[in-house]
Amino acid sequence: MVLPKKQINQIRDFNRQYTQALGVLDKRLLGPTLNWTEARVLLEIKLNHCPTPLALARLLDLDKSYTSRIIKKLVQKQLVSKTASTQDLRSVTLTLTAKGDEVARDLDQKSQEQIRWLLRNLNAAEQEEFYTGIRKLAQLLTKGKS
Amino acid sequence: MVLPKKQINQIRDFNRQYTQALGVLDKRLLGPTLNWTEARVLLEIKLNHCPTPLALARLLDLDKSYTSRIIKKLVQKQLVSKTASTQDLRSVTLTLTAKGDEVARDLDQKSQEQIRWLLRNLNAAEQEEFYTGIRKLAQLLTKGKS
DNA sequence: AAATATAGTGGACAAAAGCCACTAAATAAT
DNA sequence: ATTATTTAGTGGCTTTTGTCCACTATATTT
Repeated sequence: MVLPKKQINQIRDFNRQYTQALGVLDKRLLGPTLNWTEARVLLEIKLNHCPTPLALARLLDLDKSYTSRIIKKLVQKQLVSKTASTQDLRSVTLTLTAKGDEVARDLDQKSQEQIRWLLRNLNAAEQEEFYTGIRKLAQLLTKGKS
Repeated sequence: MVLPKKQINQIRDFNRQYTQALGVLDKRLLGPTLNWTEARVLLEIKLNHCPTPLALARLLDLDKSYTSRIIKKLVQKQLVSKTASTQDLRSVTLTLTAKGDEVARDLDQKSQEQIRWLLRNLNAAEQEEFYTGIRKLAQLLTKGKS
Protein backbone atom coordinates (compact mmCIF):
# COMPACT_ATOMS: atom_id res chain seq x y z
CA MET A 1 0.00 0.00 0.00
CA VAL A 2 2.46 2.56 -1.22
CA LEU A 3 0.57 5.11 -3.24
CA PRO A 4 -2.25 7.00 -1.57
CA LYS A 5 -5.75 6.78 -2.92
CA LYS A 6 -5.66 10.12 -4.64
CA GLN A 7 -2.71 9.18 -6.77
CA ILE A 8 -4.13 5.79 -7.59
CA ASN A 9 -7.21 7.56 -8.85
CA GLN A 10 -5.14 9.87 -10.97
CA ILE A 11 -3.61 6.81 -12.55
CA ARG A 12 -7.09 5.49 -13.20
CA ASP A 13 -8.08 8.79 -14.78
CA PHE A 14 -5.16 8.55 -17.11
CA ASN A 15 -6.01 4.98 -17.98
CA ARG A 16 -9.51 5.94 -18.97
CA GLN A 17 -8.33 8.90 -20.93
CA TYR A 18 -5.60 7.04 -22.70
CA THR A 19 -7.49 3.89 -23.55
CA GLN A 20 -10.31 6.01 -24.88
CA ALA A 21 -7.95 8.02 -27.05
CA LEU A 22 -6.43 4.83 -28.40
CA GLY A 23 -9.87 3.38 -28.96
CA VAL A 24 -10.87 6.36 -31.04
CA LEU A 25 -7.72 5.99 -33.11
CA ASP A 26 -8.37 2.31 -33.64
CA LYS A 27 -11.84 3.00 -34.92
CA ARG A 28 -10.53 5.31 -37.57
CA LEU A 29 -7.93 2.82 -38.55
CA LEU A 30 -10.15 -0.04 -39.57
CA GLY A 31 -11.70 -0.37 -42.97
CA PRO A 32 -14.67 -2.53 -43.86
CA THR A 33 -12.55 -5.60 -44.55
CA LEU A 34 -11.30 -6.34 -41.07
CA ASN A 35 -12.49 -5.69 -37.58
CA TRP A 36 -10.18 -4.92 -34.71
CA THR A 37 -9.59 -8.47 -33.56
CA GLU A 38 -9.03 -9.72 -37.07
CA ALA A 39 -6.48 -6.99 -37.56
CA ARG A 40 -4.69 -7.96 -34.37
CA VAL A 41 -4.59 -11.57 -35.48
CA LEU A 42 -3.21 -10.60 -38.86
CA LEU A 43 -0.50 -8.46 -37.33
CA GLU A 44 0.44 -11.14 -34.85
CA ILE A 45 0.79 -13.68 -37.60
CA LYS A 46 3.21 -11.32 -39.23
CA LEU A 47 5.15 -10.64 -36.05
CA ASN A 48 5.17 -14.11 -34.54
CA HIS A 49 6.52 -15.76 -37.63
CA CYS A 50 4.14 -18.57 -38.55
CA PRO A 51 2.38 -19.28 -35.29
CA THR A 52 -0.31 -21.85 -34.65
CA PRO A 53 -3.91 -20.89 -33.96
CA LEU A 54 -3.47 -21.91 -30.37
CA ALA A 55 -0.42 -19.69 -29.93
CA LEU A 56 -2.41 -16.78 -31.25
CA ALA A 57 -5.34 -17.52 -29.01
CA ARG A 58 -3.08 -17.51 -25.97
CA LEU A 59 -1.21 -14.45 -27.06
CA LEU A 60 -4.32 -12.40 -27.71
CA ASP A 61 -6.35 -14.00 -24.97
CA LEU A 62 -9.07 -15.23 -27.29
CA ASP A 63 -11.29 -18.25 -27.18
CA LYS A 64 -9.78 -20.94 -29.38
CA SER A 65 -13.03 -21.50 -31.16
CA TYR A 66 -13.35 -17.83 -31.89
CA THR A 67 -9.77 -17.76 -33.07
CA SER A 68 -10.47 -20.61 -35.40
CA ARG A 69 -13.35 -18.73 -36.97
CA ILE A 70 -11.30 -15.60 -37.37
CA ILE A 71 -8.59 -17.53 -39.13
CA LYS A 72 -11.18 -19.12 -41.34
CA LYS A 73 -12.36 -15.69 -42.35
CA LEU A 74 -8.83 -14.50 -43.03
CA VAL A 75 -8.22 -17.56 -45.17
CA GLN A 76 -11.43 -16.93 -47.11
CA LYS A 77 -10.27 -13.40 -47.72
CA GLN A 78 -7.01 -14.82 -48.99
CA LEU A 79 -4.93 -13.00 -46.43
CA VAL A 80 -3.68 -16.06 -44.60
CA SER A 81 -2.86 -19.59 -45.60
CA LYS A 82 -2.78 -22.66 -43.44
CA THR A 83 -0.27 -25.44 -43.85
CA ALA A 84 -0.37 -28.64 -41.89
CA SER A 85 2.44 -29.09 -39.45
CA THR A 86 4.68 -32.05 -40.17
CA GLN A 87 5.56 -32.75 -36.55
CA ASP A 88 2.02 -32.61 -35.24
CA LEU A 89 -0.71 -33.53 -37.66
CA ARG A 90 -3.36 -31.99 -35.46
CA SER A 91 -1.74 -28.63 -35.71
CA VAL A 92 -1.44 -25.97 -38.32
CA THR A 93 1.01 -23.20 -39.06
CA LEU A 94 -0.25 -19.90 -40.31
CA THR A 95 1.42 -17.67 -42.83
CA LEU A 96 0.45 -14.48 -44.55
CA THR A 97 -0.23 -14.55 -48.24
CA ALA A 98 1.28 -11.81 -50.36
CA LYS A 99 -2.00 -9.97 -50.14
CA GLY A 100 -2.14 -10.55 -46.40
CA ASP A 101 1.33 -9.18 -45.98
CA GLU A 102 0.35 -6.13 -47.92
CA VAL A 103 -2.72 -5.55 -45.78
CA ALA A 104 -0.69 -6.08 -42.63
CA ARG A 105 1.92 -3.63 -43.81
CA ASP A 106 -0.79 -1.12 -44.55
CA LEU A 107 -2.34 -1.57 -41.13
CA ASP A 108 1.03 -1.19 -39.53
CA GLN A 109 1.69 1.96 -41.47
CA LYS A 110 -1.64 3.47 -40.57
CA SER A 111 -1.19 2.51 -36.97
CA GLN A 112 2.05 4.44 -36.86
CA GLU A 113 0.35 7.42 -38.38
CA GLN A 114 -2.29 7.23 -35.69
CA ILE A 115 0.32 7.61 -32.99
CA ARG A 116 1.80 10.55 -34.81
CA TRP A 117 -1.68 11.98 -35.00
CA LEU A 118 -2.12 11.52 -31.28
CA LEU A 119 1.00 13.57 -30.71
CA ARG A 120 0.38 16.07 -33.46
CA ASN A 121 -0.07 19.05 -31.17
CA LEU A 122 3.11 18.46 -29.23
CA ASN A 123 6.35 20.09 -30.25
CA ALA A 124 9.54 18.11 -30.71
CA ALA A 125 10.68 18.40 -27.12
CA GLU A 126 7.29 17.34 -25.82
CA GLN A 127 7.13 14.37 -28.14
CA GLU A 128 10.49 13.29 -26.82
CA GLU A 129 9.19 13.66 -23.32
CA PHE A 130 6.18 11.57 -24.17
CA TYR A 131 8.38 8.89 -25.60
CA THR A 132 10.73 8.76 -22.64
CA GLY A 133 7.76 8.72 -20.31
CA ILE A 134 6.32 5.74 -22.13
CA ARG A 135 9.63 3.97 -22.04
CA LYS A 136 9.91 4.51 -18.36
CA LEU A 137 6.47 3.08 -17.74
CA ALA A 138 7.10 0.15 -20.02
CA GLN A 139 10.24 -0.66 -18.14
CA LEU A 140 8.50 -0.46 -14.78
CA LEU A 141 5.62 -2.50 -16.08
CA THR A 142 7.78 -5.38 -17.25
CA LYS A 143 9.62 -5.24 -13.97
CA GLY A 144 6.27 -5.47 -12.22
CA LYS A 145 5.43 -8.65 -14.07
CA SER A 146 8.42 -10.65 -12.94
CA MET B 1 7.04 13.79 -38.18
CA VAL B 2 9.16 14.16 -35.10
CA LEU B 3 9.67 10.75 -33.65
CA PRO B 4 11.31 8.10 -35.80
CA LYS B 5 9.51 4.92 -36.65
CA LYS B 6 11.33 2.80 -34.12
CA GLN B 7 10.21 4.95 -31.25
CA ILE B 8 6.67 5.14 -32.51
CA ASN B 9 6.64 1.38 -32.53
CA GLN B 10 7.92 1.24 -29.00
CA ILE B 11 5.02 3.43 -28.01
CA ARG B 12 2.68 1.03 -29.76
CA ASP B 13 4.26 -1.88 -27.95
CA PHE B 14 3.61 -0.18 -24.67
CA ASN B 15 0.04 0.55 -25.64
CA ARG B 16 -0.62 -3.08 -26.39
CA GLN B 17 1.04 -4.23 -23.23
CA TYR B 18 -0.68 -1.71 -21.05
CA THR B 19 -4.17 -2.00 -22.44
CA GLN B 20 -3.91 -5.76 -22.19
CA ALA B 21 -2.80 -5.55 -18.57
CA LEU B 22 -5.70 -3.25 -17.79
CA GLY B 23 -8.09 -5.51 -19.66
CA VAL B 24 -7.05 -8.46 -17.57
CA LEU B 25 -7.60 -6.45 -14.44
CA ASP B 26 -11.04 -5.38 -15.58
CA LYS B 27 -12.09 -8.94 -16.18
CA ARG B 28 -11.26 -9.91 -12.64
CA LEU B 29 -13.10 -6.92 -11.35
CA LEU B 30 -16.57 -7.68 -12.58
CA GLY B 31 -18.99 -9.84 -10.74
CA PRO B 32 -22.11 -11.47 -12.18
CA THR B 33 -24.32 -8.46 -11.52
CA LEU B 34 -22.81 -5.99 -13.96
CA ASN B 35 -20.89 -6.16 -17.17
CA TRP B 36 -18.19 -3.74 -18.06
CA THR B 37 -20.29 -1.14 -19.82
CA GLU B 38 -22.91 -1.19 -17.10
CA ALA B 39 -20.18 -0.63 -14.55
CA ARG B 40 -18.84 2.30 -16.52
CA VAL B 41 -22.30 3.80 -16.71
CA LEU B 42 -22.85 3.33 -13.00
CA LEU B 43 -19.55 4.97 -12.14
CA GLU B 44 -20.19 7.85 -14.48
CA ILE B 45 -23.57 8.47 -12.92
CA LYS B 46 -21.80 8.71 -9.61
CA LEU B 47 -19.05 10.97 -10.92
CA ASN B 48 -21.08 13.21 -13.19
CA HIS B 49 -23.61 14.04 -10.56
CA CYS B 50 -27.03 13.21 -11.98
CA PRO B 51 -26.46 13.27 -15.70
CA THR B 52 -29.00 12.60 -18.40
CA PRO B 53 -28.91 9.45 -20.53
CA LEU B 54 -27.78 11.52 -23.47
CA ALA B 55 -24.89 13.01 -21.53
CA LEU B 56 -23.75 9.52 -20.61
CA ALA B 57 -24.08 8.29 -24.16
CA ARG B 58 -21.88 11.10 -25.38
CA LEU B 59 -19.39 10.72 -22.59
CA LEU B 60 -18.95 7.00 -23.05
CA ASP B 61 -19.45 7.06 -26.79
CA LEU B 62 -22.43 4.75 -26.75
CA ASP B 63 -25.50 4.53 -28.92
CA LYS B 64 -28.38 6.31 -27.23
CA SER B 65 -30.64 3.33 -27.66
CA TYR B 66 -28.06 1.05 -26.11
CA THR B 67 -27.60 3.50 -23.29
CA SER B 68 -31.32 3.54 -22.69
CA ARG B 69 -31.37 -0.22 -22.37
CA ILE B 70 -28.43 -0.25 -19.99
CA ILE B 71 -30.12 2.29 -17.80
CA LYS B 72 -33.29 0.27 -17.87
CA LYS B 73 -31.34 -2.70 -16.62
CA LEU B 74 -29.72 -0.68 -13.87
CA VAL B 75 -33.11 0.61 -12.82
CA GLN B 76 -34.49 -2.93 -12.73
CA LYS B 77 -31.60 -3.93 -10.53
CA GLN B 78 -32.51 -1.02 -8.28
CA LEU B 79 -29.14 0.60 -8.66
CA VAL B 80 -30.33 3.71 -10.43
CA SER B 81 -33.46 5.77 -10.31
CA LYS B 82 -34.83 8.08 -12.93
CA THR B 83 -36.56 11.33 -12.14
CA ALA B 84 -38.17 13.51 -14.74
CA SER B 85 -36.47 16.78 -15.37
CA THR B 86 -38.54 19.83 -14.53
CA GLN B 87 -37.03 22.06 -17.21
CA ASP B 88 -37.32 19.57 -20.04
CA LEU B 89 -40.09 17.03 -19.78
CA ARG B 90 -38.56 14.85 -22.44
CA SER B 91 -35.46 14.41 -20.39
CA VAL B 92 -34.53 12.48 -17.32
CA THR B 93 -31.94 12.85 -14.61
CA LEU B 94 -30.28 9.77 -13.25
CA THR B 95 -29.28 9.20 -9.68
CA LEU B 96 -27.86 6.27 -7.83
CA THR B 97 -30.01 4.53 -5.29
CA ALA B 98 -28.45 3.71 -1.93
CA LYS B 99 -27.76 0.24 -3.23
CA GLY B 100 -26.35 1.65 -6.44
CA ASP B 101 -24.07 3.91 -4.53
CA GLU B 102 -22.87 0.98 -2.53
CA VAL B 103 -22.16 -1.06 -5.63
CA ALA B 104 -20.40 1.88 -7.23
CA ARG B 105 -18.31 2.38 -4.14
CA ASP B 106 -17.43 -1.27 -4.15
CA LEU B 107 -16.44 -1.16 -7.81
CA ASP B 108 -14.40 1.91 -7.17
CA GLN B 109 -12.68 0.26 -4.27
CA LYS B 110 -11.88 -2.87 -6.24
CA SER B 111 -10.67 -0.82 -9.13
CA GLN B 112 -8.19 0.91 -6.87
CA GLU B 113 -7.01 -2.41 -5.58
CA GLN B 114 -6.45 -3.54 -9.15
CA ILE B 115 -4.06 -0.70 -9.75
CA ARG B 116 -2.23 -1.54 -6.56
CA TRP B 117 -2.08 -5.10 -7.75
CA LEU B 118 -0.61 -3.97 -11.04
CA LEU B 119 2.15 -2.24 -9.13
CA ARG B 120 2.56 -4.85 -6.44
CA ASN B 121 6.07 -5.88 -7.47
CA LEU B 122 7.42 -2.37 -7.53
CA ASN B 123 9.04 -0.87 -4.48
CA ALA B 124 8.03 2.50 -3.12
CA ALA B 125 10.46 4.49 -5.22
CA GLU B 126 9.40 2.70 -8.37
CA GLN B 127 5.74 3.21 -7.66
CA GLU B 128 6.42 6.89 -7.26
CA GLU B 129 8.23 6.85 -10.57
CA PHE B 130 5.30 5.14 -12.19
CA TYR B 131 2.96 7.71 -10.81
CA THR B 132 5.02 10.68 -11.92
CA GLY B 133 5.44 9.08 -15.33
CA ILE B 134 1.69 8.74 -15.67
CA ARG B 135 1.16 12.31 -14.59
CA LYS B 136 3.62 13.52 -17.14
CA LEU B 137 1.89 11.62 -19.91
CA ALA B 138 -1.52 12.77 -18.79
CA GLN B 139 -0.35 16.33 -18.90
CA LEU B 140 1.13 15.95 -22.36
CA LEU B 141 -1.97 14.19 -23.55
CA THR B 142 -4.35 16.91 -22.45
CA LYS B 143 -2.04 19.43 -24.02
CA GLY B 144 -2.16 17.42 -27.22
CA LYS B 145 -5.91 17.64 -27.31
CA SER B 146 -6.16 21.39 -27.30
C1' DA C 1 -49.73 27.61 -35.56
C1' DA C 2 -46.87 24.87 -38.19
C1' DA C 3 -42.55 22.96 -39.09
C1' DT C 4 -38.47 21.18 -37.27
C1' DA C 5 -35.36 19.45 -33.86
C1' DT C 6 -34.36 16.80 -29.72
C1' DA C 7 -34.61 13.18 -25.64
C1' DG C 8 -35.66 8.89 -24.75
C1' DT C 9 -37.58 4.22 -25.87
C1' DG C 10 -38.38 -0.24 -28.13
C1' DG C 11 -38.17 -3.54 -32.09
C1' DA C 12 -35.43 -5.85 -35.15
C1' DC C 13 -31.17 -7.06 -36.49
C1' DA C 14 -25.96 -7.69 -36.92
C1' DA C 15 -21.61 -8.33 -35.10
C1' DA C 16 -18.60 -10.01 -31.58
C1' DA C 17 -17.48 -13.31 -28.30
C1' DG C 18 -18.01 -17.37 -25.32
C1' DC C 19 -19.39 -22.25 -24.07
C1' DC C 20 -19.64 -26.92 -25.10
C1' DA C 21 -19.18 -31.05 -27.59
C1' DC C 22 -16.81 -33.44 -31.02
C1' DT C 23 -12.90 -35.40 -34.16
C1' DA C 24 -8.40 -36.66 -34.82
C1' DA C 25 -3.91 -36.93 -33.47
C1' DA C 26 -0.35 -37.18 -29.77
C1' DT C 27 1.22 -38.53 -25.37
C1' DA C 28 1.05 -41.03 -20.97
C1' DA C 29 -0.19 -44.98 -18.27
C1' DT C 30 -0.76 -49.73 -17.59
C1' DA D 1 1.09 -52.79 -27.30
C1' DT D 2 -3.11 -51.38 -25.92
C1' DT D 3 -5.74 -48.27 -23.40
C1' DA D 4 -6.54 -43.94 -21.32
C1' DT D 5 -5.75 -39.22 -21.26
C1' DT D 6 -4.50 -34.97 -23.16
C1' DT D 7 -4.25 -31.61 -26.83
C1' DA D 8 -5.19 -28.83 -31.45
C1' DG D 9 -8.54 -27.41 -34.09
C1' DT D 10 -13.48 -27.03 -35.61
C1' DG D 11 -18.53 -26.26 -35.67
C1' DG D 12 -23.12 -25.60 -33.39
C1' DC D 13 -25.49 -22.95 -30.33
C1' DT D 14 -26.13 -19.16 -27.17
C1' DT D 15 -25.15 -14.84 -25.03
C1' DT D 16 -23.43 -10.39 -25.08
C1' DT D 17 -22.77 -6.24 -27.20
C1' DG D 18 -23.79 -2.84 -30.32
C1' DT D 19 -26.32 -0.62 -34.48
C1' DC D 20 -30.22 1.05 -37.20
C1' DC D 21 -34.62 2.68 -37.57
C1' DA D 22 -39.02 4.15 -36.37
C1' DC D 23 -41.97 6.21 -33.02
C1' DT D 24 -43.75 9.26 -29.02
C1' DA D 25 -43.59 13.30 -26.58
C1' DT D 26 -41.77 17.57 -25.64
C1' DA D 27 -39.09 21.70 -27.05
C1' DT D 28 -37.61 25.05 -30.30
C1' DT D 29 -37.68 27.60 -34.49
C1' DT D 30 -40.03 29.87 -38.24
